[in-house]
Amino acid sequence: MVDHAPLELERFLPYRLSILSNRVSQAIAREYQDRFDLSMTEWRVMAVLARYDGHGLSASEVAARTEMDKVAVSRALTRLVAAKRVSRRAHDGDKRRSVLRLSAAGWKVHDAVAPLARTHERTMLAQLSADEQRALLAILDKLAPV
Amino acid sequence: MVDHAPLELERFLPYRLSILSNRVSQAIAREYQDRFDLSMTEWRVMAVLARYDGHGLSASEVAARTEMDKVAVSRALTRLVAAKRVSRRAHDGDKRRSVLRLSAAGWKVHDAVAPLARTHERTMLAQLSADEQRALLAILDKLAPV
DNA sequence: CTACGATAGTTTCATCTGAAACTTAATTCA
DNA sequence: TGAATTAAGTTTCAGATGAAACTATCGTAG
Repeated sequence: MVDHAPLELERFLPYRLSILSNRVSQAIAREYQDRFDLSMTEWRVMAVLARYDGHGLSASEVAARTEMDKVAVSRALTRLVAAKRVSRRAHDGDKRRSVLRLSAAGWKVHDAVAPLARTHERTMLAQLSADEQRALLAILDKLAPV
Repeated sequence: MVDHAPLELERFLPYRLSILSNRVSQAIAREYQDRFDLSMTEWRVMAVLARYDGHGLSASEVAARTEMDKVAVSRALTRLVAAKRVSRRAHDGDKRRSVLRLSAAGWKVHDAVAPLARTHERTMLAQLSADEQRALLAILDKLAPV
């Protein structure tokens, strides 16, 4: 009889990673999606704009820093600008570029969502020992450097 | 001035997990998508059918074990059955249930893809120290038990 | 200067996805 | 029994996604 050596999906690392990642992301997303009418891509764009506040990032800089493609960013920005959560003006020297900034309303949403996200992260980390927490950070640095 | 405490996306655990998970899954998927005309959901269905070979799983059992929803499984099965990689017959006692099994062609694909997947897993683990490897497994058991 | 290639961003299109509605079959309980 | 629920699976519909084509602007080599 042939030995087919089937893959044990439930012990297969890439599979387990994707389960974990989906569960964690969705747990957080559920908290703000309905409450703030904010998709995950929109939230990521806002988080990056918040982090680089004052720099007036362009759409492609946002795409680079979120690791999302430019189409996704463009669409997220369309909604965010329509909702007046982000202001968009043209770059002085380069009319192709946009200059993006969180508006006051955008900051308000950010300041409400950021603590939610942080709480989730803490809850997650609290399930691990101190050693495991350290290891997790080291592992992420090695496998998916920023 | 207000302290907005922006989220540092690049150090935010759920975000980094999703980056890692996407990179890993896509790296593997690229290898078999074109080569075998096989989507990731289809591959996962095949992997589960392989693992529980002889049990004659139903579609909802597949859905439960892959953590995919029944719609996704239904569609993957439609394609897999059309490609004669999976056989589907009705359950004896319960005509609602299907009884699913990999065909010979299905096994052939499985036996070609499984080693690819395993190689990727090993390559990934090889970047980590023995301690980190142990920690990663422990972390996954705690955060996303199967 | 101008013609060409590169870059920023949007639109289109074809596919993927998941919630809800639907179909058929089995089970429960009055 | 047989009416009402529940379960398995498919279809529908509406939104998300990403590759490729497109528009507009910029930089640069001739």
